[in-house]
Amino acid sequence: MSDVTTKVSRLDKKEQTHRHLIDVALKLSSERSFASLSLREVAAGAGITAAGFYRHFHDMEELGLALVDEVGLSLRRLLREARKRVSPGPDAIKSSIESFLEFIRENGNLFRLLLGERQGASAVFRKAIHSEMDRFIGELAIDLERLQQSTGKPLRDPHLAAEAIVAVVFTVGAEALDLPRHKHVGLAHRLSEEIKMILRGSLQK
Amino acid sequence: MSDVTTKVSRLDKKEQTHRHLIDVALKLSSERSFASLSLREVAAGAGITAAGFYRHFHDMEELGLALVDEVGLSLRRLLREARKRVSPGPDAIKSSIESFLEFIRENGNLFRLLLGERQGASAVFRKAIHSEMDRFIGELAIDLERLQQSTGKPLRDPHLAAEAIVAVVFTVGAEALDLPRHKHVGLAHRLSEEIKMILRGSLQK
DNA sequence: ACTTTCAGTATACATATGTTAACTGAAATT
DNA sequence: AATTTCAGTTAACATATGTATACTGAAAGT
Repeated sequence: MSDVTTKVSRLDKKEQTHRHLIDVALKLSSERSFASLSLREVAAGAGITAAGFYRHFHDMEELGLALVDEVGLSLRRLLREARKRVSPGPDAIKSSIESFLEFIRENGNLFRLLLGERQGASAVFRKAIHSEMDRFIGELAIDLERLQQSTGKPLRDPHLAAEAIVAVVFTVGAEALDLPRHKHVGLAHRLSEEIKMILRGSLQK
Repeated sequence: MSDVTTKVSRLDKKEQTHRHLIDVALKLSSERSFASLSLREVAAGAGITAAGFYRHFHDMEELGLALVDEVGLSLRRLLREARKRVSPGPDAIKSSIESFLEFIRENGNLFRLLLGERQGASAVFRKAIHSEMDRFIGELAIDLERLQQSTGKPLRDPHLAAEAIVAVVFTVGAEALDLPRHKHVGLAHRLSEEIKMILRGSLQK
């Protein structure tokens, strides 16, 4: 196993370049809009010729949808991570924000794609991303509902609150992408205040 | 003045095609991302040749910045309109939302550009749009402060509330772009609830 | 051992792109 | 009336693009 020339089956090899294509497209689309990427440059980036591209995707749009899937996966991963380290208590918000910012730092490219293509080129993209976000909002709403039960303070409309929170969180996330890490502390504070504001306002009086 | 062949000076003519270029770019960039537009097709759309384009803009990026200016102008126009028809009272929110949705309907292309390019291609764009939005948030914060004075209910942090409100409003606005007009009523309701939630939560207890 | 499969190449194509240089003709200036 | 200015054209260029066709060679199947 510790051989230098590890053997690869043909399928492994294909899967490998497949990933390579996705990764290259991801990297490039974080610098320019996905719509402006050319099939040839993505192929070249992955070390194959243009014609070879067709062995993997029929289209640039098909590649794009693969990227959107990737986005969905990572959003679910984000939720899972956030839930795992939530210490039930008043720090839940703070810890969730920390998870989110860390996610942004590690998956910056994916997040950029999500934001950029949420409304962009094709309606297909928009719809796909939209449904990923709806799922995300729905999951968050469930969490809020659980939170409300454990604290005994019921919310008027968890789903509405979740929508507002996601809007705020993603807006701040977009800003974080353009800022050096040391400024994320300030963002986190601001975000925390805004979320608390929303939750306060959604408490049943 | 009611002549059919109204005379146009050379400068008038130039200004005319200048606008034409901007309008065409606006229209095209609402269907695809601005970064994917080509100089030639914009020129063709405006009825001139590619070489003629250079009499107006040195670059596609320069055209892009003109579009961003346009966005800024229309945001200020939106605020002015909204303020004009705000009936001081509890309907302030509802009437503002109406203004906003109407703005979206009439300036859909500009709004699409704003959203799409907020994070997209060049950092230049992002920065320009960002500063336009900051101005907008600042103005809204002032309005909220006025509102708080007239109602006697002070807000903790008007600027923070303004940020959250804009995040929510623009998110819903993005959805409105993809929905037929008759569904805007539902969006307006949802938006109204979310804004009230934020304002409630930002009241000093 | 042979044959088949197929990821990737080589090559060629028509078309679109940004940019340049030399021009045209009508409006503006003198 | 003669001259200048300049928005827009024509033409040409080097380069990038998507796509099709025939190919190569090594892995997989027989």
